Amino acid sequence: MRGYDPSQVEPKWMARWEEEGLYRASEDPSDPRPRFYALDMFPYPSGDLHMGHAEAFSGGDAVARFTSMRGYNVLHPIGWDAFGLPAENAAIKRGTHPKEWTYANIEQQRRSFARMGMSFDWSRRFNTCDPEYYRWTQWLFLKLFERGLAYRKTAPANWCPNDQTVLANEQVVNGECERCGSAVVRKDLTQWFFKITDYAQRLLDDMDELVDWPERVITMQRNWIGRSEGAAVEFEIVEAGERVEVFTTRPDTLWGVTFFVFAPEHPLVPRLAEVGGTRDRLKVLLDRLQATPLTNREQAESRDGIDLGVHAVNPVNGEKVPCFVAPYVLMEYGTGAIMGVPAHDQRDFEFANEYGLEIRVVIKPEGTQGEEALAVTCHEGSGVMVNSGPFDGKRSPESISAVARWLEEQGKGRASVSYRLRDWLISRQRYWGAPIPIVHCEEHGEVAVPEEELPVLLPDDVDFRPGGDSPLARQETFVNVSCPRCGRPARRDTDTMDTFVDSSWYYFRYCSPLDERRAFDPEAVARWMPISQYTGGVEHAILHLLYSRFFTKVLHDMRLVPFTEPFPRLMNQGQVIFGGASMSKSKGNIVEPMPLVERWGADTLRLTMLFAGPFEDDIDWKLIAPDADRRPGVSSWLGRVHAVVFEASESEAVEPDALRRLAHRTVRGVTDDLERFRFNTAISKLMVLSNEMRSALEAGGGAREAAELLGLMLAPFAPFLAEELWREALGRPESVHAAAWPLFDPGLAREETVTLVVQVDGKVRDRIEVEVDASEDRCRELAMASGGLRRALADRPVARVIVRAPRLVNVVTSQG
RNA sequence: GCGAGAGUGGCGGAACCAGGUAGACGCGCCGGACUUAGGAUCCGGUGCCCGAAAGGGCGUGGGGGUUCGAGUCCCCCCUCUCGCACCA
Repeated sequence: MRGYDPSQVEPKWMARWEEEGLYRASEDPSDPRPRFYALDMFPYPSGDLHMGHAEAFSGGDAVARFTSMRGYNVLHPIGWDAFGLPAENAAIKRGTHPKEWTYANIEQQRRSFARMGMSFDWSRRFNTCDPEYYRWTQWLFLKLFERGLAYRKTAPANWCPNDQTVLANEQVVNGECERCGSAVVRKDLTQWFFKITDYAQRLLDDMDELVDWPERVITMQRNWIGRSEGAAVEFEIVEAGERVEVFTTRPDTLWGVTFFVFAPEHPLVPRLAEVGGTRDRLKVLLDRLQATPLTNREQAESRDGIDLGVHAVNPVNGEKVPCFVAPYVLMEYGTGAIMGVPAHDQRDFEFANEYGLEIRVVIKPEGTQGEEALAVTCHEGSGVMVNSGPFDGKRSPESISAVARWLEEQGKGRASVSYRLRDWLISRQRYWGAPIPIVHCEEHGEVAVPEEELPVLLPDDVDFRPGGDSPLARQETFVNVSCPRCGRPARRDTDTMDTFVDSSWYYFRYCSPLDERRAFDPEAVARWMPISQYTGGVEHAILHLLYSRFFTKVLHDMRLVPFTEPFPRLMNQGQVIFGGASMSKSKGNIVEPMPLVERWGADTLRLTMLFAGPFEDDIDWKLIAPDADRRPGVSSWLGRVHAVVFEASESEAVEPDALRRLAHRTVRGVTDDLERFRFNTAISKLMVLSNEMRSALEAGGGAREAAELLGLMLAPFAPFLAEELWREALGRPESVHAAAWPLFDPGLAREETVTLVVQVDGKVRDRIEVEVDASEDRCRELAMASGGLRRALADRPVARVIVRAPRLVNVVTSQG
């Protein structure tokens, strides 16, 4: 590498920027600049920064720098999402403490970010595992508890009998524990939940406010919430005298009910088996399910079940149908019980075939007699209602709402809505997390820890290895407390919170990170939020983004924040993969970003990421960087930019008009590209400009104006070189990152001539340079006289001439 | 199965929004220059086919359509990626 040496230049500016406090957001009320909150999803400190961070933060930083240069007061904070299982697992493996491992990684990542030249406001930085932070996570828990949005219930969970711990669904791979490989079983545990289902409808409705989210993320959230409209219908269980409600999206098929099914966990099931004399059969089924992990069971497509020996009465026709228990009915959705309509539901159809149940057609497909096709399949589509009492002859599915209204009039049911979304299970029987601030008193039950006693500190000296219950339960001094209400001996809750709780509100904290009296200052939040631009990976499309939206709505209801959506604008960067697959240790295909920074410089790494393709597309490192030893193309370009700008700054020669015009057009184009995060095309435009500057200098001209514009426009992408050029080559005293983004001169940016394309029957036959304001007549004249056209036309007669001045003339010879 | 998105040179990609020069910019490759050497730097070439050249033909996954004109719009099909996956 000759000439420009990033290993000398980059550390120099890194130190200067820190001295000058260049990237502090201003809280000065007299600061007239509009505010802009640029947020990147904060990192998890599982080691040094990886390629995904390099990609995401290169884009986020470009946005922050561009916006700042355009005159905004930019808040661009950083922190760490630092609680969680990986820290514990790593600590167990290495024999260190999770805290030690976590803080060491944070420090490593902090240094790497600084080395990459990220324009963070470091003064606002915090970690979610700091007591000063999780104190307020606990406070938020208490607020939800007060509002009835945090509650405990017993629910089945995935349990690894070897590791003696609960596993998240993601940690169960093919029914086995991802760590030890033993078969996972179900275990009923009492867990804390957040009642996100209360907000299901608002989470859907407020999607209108997500003005700039990727469509696929919206769709994923909508599907995840899974709103279904239909009807709730009551069936009576004859032998037990119980009434049971079902939810159905197809009340129009009610007359086709031939059986009734309960989920195995349905609370009524044990009693019904008692009444029906089928306890033993039920026990066999439940025992088998107990040995099956939840995730596996959900994937199983068996139509297993048992006959309960009791009957349900169909309210629309008074018929008695047999009741079953079958695992294909889920307790978590609807009411945990369904009506079986085998003629018009695939699963019910399969179940009926398994148990020889009647299949009764009530929707006749158009143009058929109905019955014959049903030997092999069911009919879920449209048709005419038959055997359906008052609705015979009506069309389905158009009559669904009419049936729902009729049910309501008859007192047999009502229109109803059901959601797929379930409440958020937030308790973890693990050590490295924020303790749940609750005390269990024999007399008073669940008692909130008084706010002034927060934080409930996570004790350091705990045997944190997993083993049955929560590790905190083994720490007597932690567990044994007195009840805040009555003072008698009580036990602290020993679960910790899911890390997604920590990350659901961190962006509020950045607005007033040092506040010791509150989670955040509502006035500061009102000033800075909602977030102007949020950047992060699509892997958070559901969990983090949905939870954060939920938290924001709760805070809104508490009148602490004036808005209901935290991130109206969201940008998803693509993943960095290798050879078509994600980078992972087990595949041994991890490429680390920091060694590349050491070798070629931070600017080169950033440009490599941003120039590789559209920001939202995946980058396959194997394809864009085939030879690790070779100098990357963008690095060579930076070297040429360095040389050409220094030469231009020293040249007294007159700058050619053509170059000046190109420079102004480039300002227009790059500005436009940056507004839409089209970093790759913006960079290509800068390359064209630098190439033309070189040509101008070779031809004996100057390039001073172009050099200044190039230096400014380079700042968001290659902040180090841009600074070197601005201060050292162009002799500016202030940082380029405090300079104003250039404006283009519209007169100069306008093209003077364009290429007029001459076509015959749509095929290009000639090209002519014409003035940009050439008239239709002039274009036609020039085109008709052109050599290429006459050659191609020969003697053929002209049928028509299409003129689109000043770009195109198409001569048509054949009759269309 | 349902939902979403994407198929353009040897490769990453551009031509967006608004139908009008397909392949910008870069990588790689080929040739040359400077060099003891280069993984350094600089210059030229590079979609495919025919042709010495001029020039011509073909070309955006496949097929059809609309149009003077289609990578772009419409219909059908194929392939790939991602998400959800017994949601009643």
